[in-house]
Amino acid sequence: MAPKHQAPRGTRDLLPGEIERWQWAEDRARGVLERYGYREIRTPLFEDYELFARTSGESSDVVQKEMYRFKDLGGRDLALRPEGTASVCRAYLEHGLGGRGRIHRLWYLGPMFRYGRPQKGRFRQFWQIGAEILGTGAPGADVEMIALFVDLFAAWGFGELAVLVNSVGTPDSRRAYGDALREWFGPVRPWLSPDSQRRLETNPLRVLDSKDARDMLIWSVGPGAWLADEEEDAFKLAVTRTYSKPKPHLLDFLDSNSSAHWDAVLAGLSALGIATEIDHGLVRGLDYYTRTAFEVHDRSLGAQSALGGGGRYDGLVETLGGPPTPGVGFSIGLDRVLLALEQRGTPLPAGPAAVFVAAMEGTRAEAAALVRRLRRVLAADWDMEERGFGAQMKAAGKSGARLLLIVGEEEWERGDVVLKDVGDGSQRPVPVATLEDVLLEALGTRPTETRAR
RNA sequence: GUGGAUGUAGCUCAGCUGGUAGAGCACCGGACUGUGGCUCCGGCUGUCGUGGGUUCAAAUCCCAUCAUCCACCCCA
Repeated sequence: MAPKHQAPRGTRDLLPGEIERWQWAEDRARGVLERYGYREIRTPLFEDYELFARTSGESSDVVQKEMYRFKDLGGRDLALRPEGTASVCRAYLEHGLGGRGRIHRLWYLGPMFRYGRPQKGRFRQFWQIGAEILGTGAPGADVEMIALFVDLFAAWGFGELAVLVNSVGTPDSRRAYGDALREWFGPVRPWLSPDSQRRLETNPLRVLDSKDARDMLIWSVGPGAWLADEEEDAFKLAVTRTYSKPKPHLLDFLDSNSSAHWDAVLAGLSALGIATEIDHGLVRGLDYYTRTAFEVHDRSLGAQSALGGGGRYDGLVETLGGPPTPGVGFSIGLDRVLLALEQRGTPLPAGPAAVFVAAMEGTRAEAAALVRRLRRVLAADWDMEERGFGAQMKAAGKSGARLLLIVGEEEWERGDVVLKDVGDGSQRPVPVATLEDVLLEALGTRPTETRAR
């Protein structure tokens, strides 16, 4: 058990038996996206390093420590893509899509790469499916995006997921909010966890979703509901002083346009009956987000519970040197979706051979030709090793085929073949001339879809 | 990048305080060269993750390294 090579850390092979789940999930998603009128776009797996550094933000974790950055033999500074939106916007500009109709609805599916320590639901190569609307800043675009987002999960069989939503406003309002948070946390600052004290400087909004017990106590519970009696008086006093000022919410710092946009998005969502939950602490990890932000989580995934998320990114295309072009989008981690489905015990179909053809000594050549003929219309299998009849029957049983064709010498002479139903063991002669019709009939309307596992 | 746990057959795992590997499942073959899934019989697979050290002797103890898992950071 020490092979010379194994898949690089954080990557994995998807083998037959598991891949069927992926194909199923991809097919379901494709169906929803097409009905929504989105069109697929495929972009390179690597791009100029600068593209990601610019758009995600130099200070973001993705850029600072998670990029697969490399120089090619021509000295180009490249990186494996850590996310999809930047590439889509680059392609949009490069091919002048803006000049071919104002609004573009696009979707993509493919592997992304981030260098991080692997854990449950986190890989260095992971798959995302995502969608973008470029060219309109209308609240209706945000609403459609979230509806599409929710409907994808519905198509995968997630029933009761609540979407977390927030507005992160503009970079200006976020800055103002950060200052307000620093001020508000001032009195309790020494009691915050070391991480949060650091975050208060670098990214104050992150303090709000700290998992430290005391941080959570300070932010979410407030005075009057102490964890335990042993809290020191100085701490209690500090918390009380902190709460003498109202707890700041990002939504209160929005400019009037962003605020109106937010109200319109909420109204649109409720008109569609989409269950949402406002999460004042919801901040996205990439710098390019503006206004609407949303996420979906699943507890069964452990610490890495985010299944997908997205938001509006009105300044991104301009950052890339293009004309002002608003956009909204999301991406969903397929690895996590599949993991969550598995943990919910969702059964999925597998598709082995529908018909197995067994030959006798004198009919091997005829049987081989028959299999090839049948394979034009349905899934057929045979024993390519020319083993004995008993072995062929065994192989047929294992193949999962629902029907068995026995090409016996005597029947073949008469132009027949024996059709056996694996389920009930019944068998009857069938004319070779009309075999396909009989088989399709016996298999039902969907010939290639067979037993579920 | 930080912390903890774990690496024995294809899979799940046993192997007590050191004496040089085992079970179940899976797989292959036979009983059953014109009828499979059941049953019975037989068989295969291991540099005990890798490298080094201690010892007469290491799967077992020590160190390093790689990998996996879980958590932190962060995110999908």
